[in-house]
Amino acid sequence: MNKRQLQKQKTREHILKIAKQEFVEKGFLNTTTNQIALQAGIAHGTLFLHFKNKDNLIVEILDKELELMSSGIQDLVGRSADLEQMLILYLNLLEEDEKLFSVLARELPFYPEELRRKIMFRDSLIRSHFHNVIESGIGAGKYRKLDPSTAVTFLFGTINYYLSLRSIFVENGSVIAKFRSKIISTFKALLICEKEK
Amino acid sequence: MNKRQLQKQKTREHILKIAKQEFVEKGFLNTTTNQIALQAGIAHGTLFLHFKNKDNLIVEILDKELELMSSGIQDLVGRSADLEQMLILYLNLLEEDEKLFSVLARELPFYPEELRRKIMFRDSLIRSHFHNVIESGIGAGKYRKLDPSTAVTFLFGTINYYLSLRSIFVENGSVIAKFRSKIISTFKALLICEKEK
Amino acid sequence: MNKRQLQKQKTREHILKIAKQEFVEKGFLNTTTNQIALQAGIAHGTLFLHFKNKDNLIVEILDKELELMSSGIQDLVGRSADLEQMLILYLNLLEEDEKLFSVLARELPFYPEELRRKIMFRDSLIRSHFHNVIESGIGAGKYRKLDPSTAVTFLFGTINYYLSLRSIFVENGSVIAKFRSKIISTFKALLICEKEK
Amino acid sequence: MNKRQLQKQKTREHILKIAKQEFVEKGFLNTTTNQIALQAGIAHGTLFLHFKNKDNLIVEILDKELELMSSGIQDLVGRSADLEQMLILYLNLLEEDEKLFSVLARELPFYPEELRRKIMFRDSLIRSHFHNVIESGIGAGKYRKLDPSTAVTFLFGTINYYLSLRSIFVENGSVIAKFRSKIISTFKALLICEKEK
DNA sequence: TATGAATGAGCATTCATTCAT
DNA sequence: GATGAATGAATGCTCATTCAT
Repeated sequence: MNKRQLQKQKTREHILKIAKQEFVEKGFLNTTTNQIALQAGIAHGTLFLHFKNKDNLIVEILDKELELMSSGIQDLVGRSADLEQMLILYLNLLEEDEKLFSVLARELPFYPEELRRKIMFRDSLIRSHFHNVIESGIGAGKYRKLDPSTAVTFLFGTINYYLSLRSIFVENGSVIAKFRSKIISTFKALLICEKEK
Repeated sequence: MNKRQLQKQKTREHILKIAKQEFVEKGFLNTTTNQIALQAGIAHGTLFLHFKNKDNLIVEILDKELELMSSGIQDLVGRSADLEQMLILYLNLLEEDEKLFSVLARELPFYPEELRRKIMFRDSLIRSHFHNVIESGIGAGKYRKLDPSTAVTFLFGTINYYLSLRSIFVENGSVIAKFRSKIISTFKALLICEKEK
Repeated sequence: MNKRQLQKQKTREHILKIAKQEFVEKGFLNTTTNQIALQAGIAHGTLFLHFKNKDNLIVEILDKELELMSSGIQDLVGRSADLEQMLILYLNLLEEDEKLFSVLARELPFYPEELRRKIMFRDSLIRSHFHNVIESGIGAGKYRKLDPSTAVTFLFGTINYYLSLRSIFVENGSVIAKFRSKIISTFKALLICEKEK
Repeated sequence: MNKRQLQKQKTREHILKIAKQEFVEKGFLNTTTNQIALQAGIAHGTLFLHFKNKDNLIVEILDKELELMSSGIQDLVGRSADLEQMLILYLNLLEEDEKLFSVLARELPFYPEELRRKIMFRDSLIRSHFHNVIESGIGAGKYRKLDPSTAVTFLFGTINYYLSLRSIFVENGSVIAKFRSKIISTFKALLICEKEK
């Protein structure tokens, strides 16, 4: 790679970085290409030199971001086969980048087909961890006999709901933090029938 | 009602019908008032004679649906207060206008503040029916001792999730139909600890 | 005049009355024909049955109103040949209907040609009173030798200025009241050279 | 400055020139941004590339004029502080762009709050020059003891009156030119008690 | 390769006036 | 004579994308 190509690569990465920042703050749909270029300190037109259009930019950004995330998450959840531990770790991860995940939860249905599939694919990897642990837990008689897929959808659907309406549930701070214990206890209740005290 | 009023009423309902079609097809956010007027065969300005603004038009359309739902459930509550029947009825009502509710689930976070508030208020009326039945069921020892609010959020979050990602879960046809029985049985499992057979 | 004509006459007067109210409150330019019809309790179209268009309505209203005003003012100013007394009386009259005069001062340049001429004609009648008193005062050596027309324009221009920017000079209450004494004393200073104390 | 910047500068000034023409002709309120773009031979959107909004365009145009005026007067004040010369200069500057100032005098009360504030602020700078000279003149015993604020309002109110009703005072040509000497002599009479000859 | 000026279709809403009833 | 539903032109502003420099 010669000097020119190197420079181009660098600019490209810079755009990606800045665009992500803007994206996290305002959502991709509400961020204009102009804003991104401005923040990145490049010409508006330069952006379209590196990315064919706005959609392509978002695909690239999230693709990269999701790669990092999902591997991070898999690391964490892979470390423990205890469902509650996994859930706690997962919620912690969400809380760390809550703004990003909140944007994602809200905007996902509006992303271009290709991106949506990619995101959902990675999402499904994480889901499958939970799915497996639940399934084997049921097999071991540890959990009640219910459909593991639906159980997982209840969990992720609920979390997704809290995230996407984040601004309604909390003024500032974290929705995940606010509802963490209730999410965990309610999900445990779904899986396990403790004796009523 | 004289001929004049009749004609106005007719125009109004015609607009509502066309607008709903367009909204269902393209979403509220991507449907312009111009498109609606064009499709309805009226002047653009006429639309604003019948509805103060685009938001009000949306509210009216959704109000009808949500009101129908709320009253349907209330009726049921008055007669039996059986949670499963309520849930079945609710899912049936969602299925009847699934495309519309799917649009709503996706777009709600992007509606202007006031519109969102109005819709969420109507929504909360329906939610409260479930909340009340669950709460009194817990009090009566019929359901397990869990937080009724969180239980309701699990239910509505999950349904919302299925609706908003509808096009991913099904090619054609109804997500609600596809997952109805699993939603019901899993939610029942959350509330009731049946003896494992 | 038969019953029908009588009724028509009555409606017409009613419209004029209501329109004036609205006009005083918001200015004619910012009052819609719809608002007037609504307030008057008549159909929107009826308004155009009695008045060819909005301009004609305003002409008629102000014409009538100005007739009353200017005769009232002439009465008052006619009673006294003392300039200060006349000025005080004039300012009192303005203060009584300050909202109306404020609207008039602001909007006059935008009224249709015909109306503007009428208003200015009536205005000039009042002016001529002041003009005459000043002129004879100068002749009698009572006032300084200056151009009476310009002196009058200074007075009316200043008053007009206070009225037209009324909302900037006072939050509520009267501009005339607020600046009355300064207007009077400064205008007297223009006409008379008192010995400096 | 390179070719690019030069071209932009040129376009910007072209817009300003055309906009001023249109404004002077039809008033600010009755000139549409579309008209300006059309006349200037640019795309409608281009106008908003150079000026954030219509109000800013107006402000810029008036700023130029008012700034010119204010600095011209300030220059003079720095050299001689002679009130009559200041007034002559001020009237000359008004006369140079009389059509524009006439529009301004008429329309100011109808401008949106913020725009009005900005213009009045600039205006008050000019006014303050007169105020200061009068005040210190009074202190020096050169002028009579009267309220300087009201004196200034008499001057500006009167000039404003002539300008706003310009079309009534003159068919063609300049109101300022027509009444210049009378305005000056009458205002001098207000400030100074010359011995009657 | 990078620039950034220019584009122009697109949008919700207002309001005096008309005309069929 | 009265009604009031319908009209439709008009408006300020945004923003992804292009292309001459």
